[in-house]
Amino acid sequence: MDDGSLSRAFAALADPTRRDLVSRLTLGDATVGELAAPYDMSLQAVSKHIAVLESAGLVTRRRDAQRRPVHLDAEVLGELTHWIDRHRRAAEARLSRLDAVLQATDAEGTDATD
Amino acid sequence: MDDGSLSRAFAALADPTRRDLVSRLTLGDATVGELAAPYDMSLQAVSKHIAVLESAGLVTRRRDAQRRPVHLDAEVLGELTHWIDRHRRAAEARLSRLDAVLQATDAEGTDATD
DNA sequence: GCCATTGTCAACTAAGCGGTTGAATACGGA
DNA sequence: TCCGTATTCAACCGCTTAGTTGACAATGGC
Repeated sequence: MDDGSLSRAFAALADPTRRDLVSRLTLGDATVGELAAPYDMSLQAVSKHIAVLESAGLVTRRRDAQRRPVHLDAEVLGELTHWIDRHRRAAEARLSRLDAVLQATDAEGTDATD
Repeated sequence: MDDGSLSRAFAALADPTRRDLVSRLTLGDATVGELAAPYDMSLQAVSKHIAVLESAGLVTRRRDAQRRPVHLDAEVLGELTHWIDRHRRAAEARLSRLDAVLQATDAEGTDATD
């Protein structure tokens, strides 16, 4: 996964409407019309949102007559989790090492007060 | 965690420079100057990037004389992982239920063809 | 073949973002 | 107290983005 793809995926999820689309797509595939219905927004706008999700690799579309059912593809979500979790763990690991050092320093201080 | 905060966090990580800042901050706190050094970009631009990370709750700053050391705060990263993983698992769970249904249908078909 | 349905394309607008430069601010050191 | 260092504030520029409306394309039912 290259840098640009990571950027597109994060950017795609930065929009509340697109996050809601993703949420609803976990319940099953849906057409553009179905997806657009709940929002106070033109069909074209929702179509664009779906295009953004698609170019981020988060959804795919097949063709079914006039309909273009949208399908959530979970793989990129996994890659995002991986990136974030790697950094979270690194940060927390460093923090606990720092705690250990501070405790050691305290112990020394108790032994030989400078 | 409200919707806007989630949006800000995702948007913050959508920029490669800011992701790199986060990466480097897992190694330890750093000043704005130190953080800015590697990039072919003005100090002010980096200062703005840090402000974005801060308003997303990803970093905090303390004051140390003229310096403003930046500290990575892992908590929001955890909240992001939580959101993403919840949806990824939902999508995959639905997929495996679907597989089960399809296999059941296949079995029926093998038993009594149409 | 025609038409209704479904969705995309194109052009436009308003707002936001990432970057710049120049000036101002907040400190500690001599 | 003045100076240098570290950082932010302010104004600006070009590009992207989220939304709009109107026209066009694809497809199946009658």
